[in-house]
Amino acid sequence: MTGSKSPVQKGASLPPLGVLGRREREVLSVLRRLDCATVQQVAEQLDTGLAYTTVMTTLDRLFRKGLLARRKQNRAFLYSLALSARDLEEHRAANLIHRFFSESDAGPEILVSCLVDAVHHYDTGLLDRLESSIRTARAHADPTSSAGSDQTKEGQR
Amino acid sequence: MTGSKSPVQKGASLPPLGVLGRREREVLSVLRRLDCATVQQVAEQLDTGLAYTTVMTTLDRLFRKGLLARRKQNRAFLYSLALSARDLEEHRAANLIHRFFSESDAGPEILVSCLVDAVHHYDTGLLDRLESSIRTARAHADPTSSAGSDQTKEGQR
DNA sequence: CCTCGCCTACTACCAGAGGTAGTAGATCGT
DNA sequence: ACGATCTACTACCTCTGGTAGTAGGCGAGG
Repeated sequence: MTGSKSPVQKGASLPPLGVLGRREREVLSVLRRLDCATVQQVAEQLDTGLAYTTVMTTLDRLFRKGLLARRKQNRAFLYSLALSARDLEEHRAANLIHRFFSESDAGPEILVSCLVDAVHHYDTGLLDRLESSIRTARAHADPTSSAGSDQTKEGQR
Repeated sequence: MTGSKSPVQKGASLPPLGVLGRREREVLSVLRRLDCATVQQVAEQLDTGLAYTTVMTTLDRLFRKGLLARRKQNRAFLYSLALSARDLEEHRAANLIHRFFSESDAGPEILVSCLVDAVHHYDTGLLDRLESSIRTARAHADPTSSAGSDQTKEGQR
């Protein structure tokens, strides 16, 4: 009985996680910088004048959602990220993509196209990164057909 | 004063539209098939036993969000999509991408990579479409440099 | 003309999520 | 034992979406 409430089982697929709230994201961000922190420390890092209990509640909620891990250190809990930044983003992305594709009547071509447009509008330069990511992903998935890539720019990351 | 409440101005950038609810999506879907329909018709199309007023409320909310247009036909309103399916998906995508990139500390490379992974996991075949969409987008944006793609076009940010 | 039925507008109630915070009780150091 | 500190529980508010009742407008038929 190490844990107290019902944190998501490690390894299990986290709950849907629609979208995190502003505070939750801030807290996550602090934890990302501090790596490990008590409620105290988190509270002072985000120097909003939030009540100690408010920060605690937020941390607790994130913990219950499986996004944070905690261990006791004397009286206090030491919170830390349950997922690496990378994993977290992967999870967010998976969620978003799933929603995007499943909550629609439109066909995949349309959706993919809209997605690319959106990325393009958001930041033109991202298209290149997007493209190399695709090559990388393809390479990982099927190393044999070493990408029809006209270039050997297997870089990044 | 043709409209009654405060429908979003046509052409204006629609409200954030976090995510639509299940019913809202269903209604949208019906409208997409019917092109144009009264509350009645929508209600019978989604043959859930929903109360007339429930359907009406949902249509009204979508109207206020700027996703539907309406015009009077005798007593009843005729609802229709304010956006083409394409535009709607574009809007959803823009929203999604914006959230994804702005609500995070991670760098663009990571995020893009996660996005691609997510798409890949969702449906492996989508990667190809994604790639061609990128080429298309690039071609649109910069017709001169036809899909050569290698060039050092390290953009902003 | 007046009533009936259909349609809209308004209002309400519920649940879930997130932001915020107070209170009670456990616990540790002195 | 006392006081400081920390957690757990609870509560309240707001917003959004699902669901629906009620009042009032208005056209059609008796």
